[in-house]
Order: sequence, then C-alpha cells, then structure tokens
Amino acid sequence: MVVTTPKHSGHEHPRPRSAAVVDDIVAQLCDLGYRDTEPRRLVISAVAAQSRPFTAEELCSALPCVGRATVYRGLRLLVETDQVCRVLLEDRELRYQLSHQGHHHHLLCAVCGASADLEGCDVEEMLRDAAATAGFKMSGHWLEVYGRCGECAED
Amino acid sequence: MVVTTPKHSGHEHPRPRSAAVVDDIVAQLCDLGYRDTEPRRLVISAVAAQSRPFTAEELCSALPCVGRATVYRGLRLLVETDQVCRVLLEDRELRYQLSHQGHHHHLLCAVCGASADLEGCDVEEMLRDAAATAGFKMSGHWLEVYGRCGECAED
DNA sequence: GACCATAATGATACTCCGTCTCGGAGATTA
DNA sequence: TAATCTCCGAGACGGAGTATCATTATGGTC
Repeated sequence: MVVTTPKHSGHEHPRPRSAAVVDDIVAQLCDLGYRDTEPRRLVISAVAAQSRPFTAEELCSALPCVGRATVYRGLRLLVETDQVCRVLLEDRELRYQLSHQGHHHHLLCAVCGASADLEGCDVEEMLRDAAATAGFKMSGHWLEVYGRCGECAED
Repeated sequence: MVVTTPKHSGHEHPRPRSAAVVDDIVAQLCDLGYRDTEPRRLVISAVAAQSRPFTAEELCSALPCVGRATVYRGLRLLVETDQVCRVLLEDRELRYQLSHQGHHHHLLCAVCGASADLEGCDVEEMLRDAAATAGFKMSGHWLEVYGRCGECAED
C-alpha cells in the first residue's frame, strides 16, 4: 500500500501526509486492539491524501474497490479515535479532515473549501462564564467559523 | 384557528405564545407577499405552542391533518424570514425554535432539552480577530453551547 | 358576488446519507 | 486444525428532507 500522490494546491497546511502518517495511525489503532487490514489502510491513505475537508461520499468514490460500508466504518473509527475530526459547513454538510488532535475550531473558506485551525482564540472560558450567568453548567460546545481565506479574499 | 394550550413545564422562557404571536407572524409574512392560509396558520400555531426546541418530524406528528411537505415548507419559510431559528444538538440532530431575532447563540440542556439564549457573550469580535490572524476574512460562524440547565445540574 | 391568475397544498415518489444485516473470508489463539 | 473473532462487501433498510404535479384556496379586480 502506498499513499496516492498528494495534490498540492497552493494554500494548505505544510503537513506530512505520507506512508508514515498511515503507519502511525495504523499503529495507534493496533494498540487499541484493531486489526491492520488492507481495506482499512486504503481508507486511511485516502484520508491522508486529501488536502482539504472531504465528504464520506467523496472518499467512497476515491476508493471504488473498497465497500461503501467499510469506508463509513473506517471513517467512524477514525473519528472515534480522534484521528479525524468532523467539520460542519454553513449548509450543514458534514465533512472530515485529518485531526491535529486536541479540542480546536476551524476556519473554513467558503470559496475554495480550505480549512485552517483557529489559533489564539480562547472562547472556552468566555462561554463557560456566560453559560453560568444563565444558570447552565457548560459541558461542551460546537463552533465553526466561516469566511474567506487570504487568497480567496483578494477578489 | 386557535392556538393549542401551551404546556407549561417549569423552566421555560416567559414568552407570550398565543394567537397574538401567530397573528403577528402571519402579518409579517403577508407584508412579504405570502398568503394567509389555514395550513400555514396551523404550522405557526404548533410552532408557537412548543416549549422547547423541536424537530420537523415532531411538528408533523403534532399536525396529522397537515401534509408533511406543507409542514416542511412552512418551517423553511419561517426560518428564511427569521421567525424561527435552527438549533443543532450535539448528535447533529436539527431542531427549531421560535426566534428571538437577531444573531444569537443557544445554551442547550443535554438532559431536559431546554434552551436559553447566551447573553453577555461577545465572541464576534474575538473570532474576527483570531480569523484575521490566520489571514481569513470572517463572514459568519455557527456556535452552540451544551451543558445542563440549573434544574438538571442539581442531580 | 363572480372571475381569474397564481400561490399553496397534499399525496407520494424520490434522493441522499448513513447504518444494519448477514454470509463469508482471514486472522488469532488454543 | 478447530474454534473464535474481527472484518469484509453487497445490498437492504431507515430517517430526513425535497421534487413533482394535479388540485384547491386565496386575494385582487371587476
């Protein structure tokens, strides 16, 4: 199994996506008791080859030789083990991307679909306080930020 | 057409939900060129009678005499005209509720399903700045806060 | 009140997205 | 090698929402 050549598209994160990434994820799954199987590696490779948030169906058509159920199962496993995180677009379409792990939020470009992690933004504390004011004990939140990335904002 | 008696459940917003609310919404729709029809009023009444965020299907079964498509259409119209806002639960289930209008966020109780508006929380500016740092021009965002309301947090 | 253009309705077919089911294939352990 | 188990693929299934389309109700006009 070899990772398909990543399509470099200009503005994306400088992130190693190669056989090493796949091996790393497979190793982590093995530690958790999951088997190292061919279809699973194919799914992980395909995930690692994506340069921006993708849908489950996109992954399915990128992997015609892997069953649809298997793709969905693999994706779900990756989400559950925090290898992949879910991204919600403005129209509520659900997409996925390799996770940089830990809780974080995404900046999503409405034009080109690129995503970036939102850095230097500590909403956590603020939300917890505001929730407390309303008598709520906050346990979690979901935040997505939409806009235009540097390149797409120019025009 | 008369609004069904609201079920008071303890902790909910003190908000007038009666024939007046329905008339008000219908009037606003008329101003926009939409007709005042019986099924539409039924949908609006049912929406106004809800004490907490509800699903489209719940509304359908609360209105067995109104076609499913009509309920969905009515709901969509209400969302488009800002009379009703959409609420996303942690499991991505989409619910609706009467809008208090203007941009705001929701505090959602994971136990009883109650919702409250998040007051005194100005994430807007913060997000815009953080986005700018990443070279993004923010245009919008989606935020939901989950937790337990005062009553449900006690146990 | 009658007429008419058209917005709205409701039954139902359909799409989309994801999960479930189940028989079979490969691993893993005894 | 037998027993067990995870995983697989094909396809059935289910929930949620939309599209289609013939029919009906609405609101303006005369």
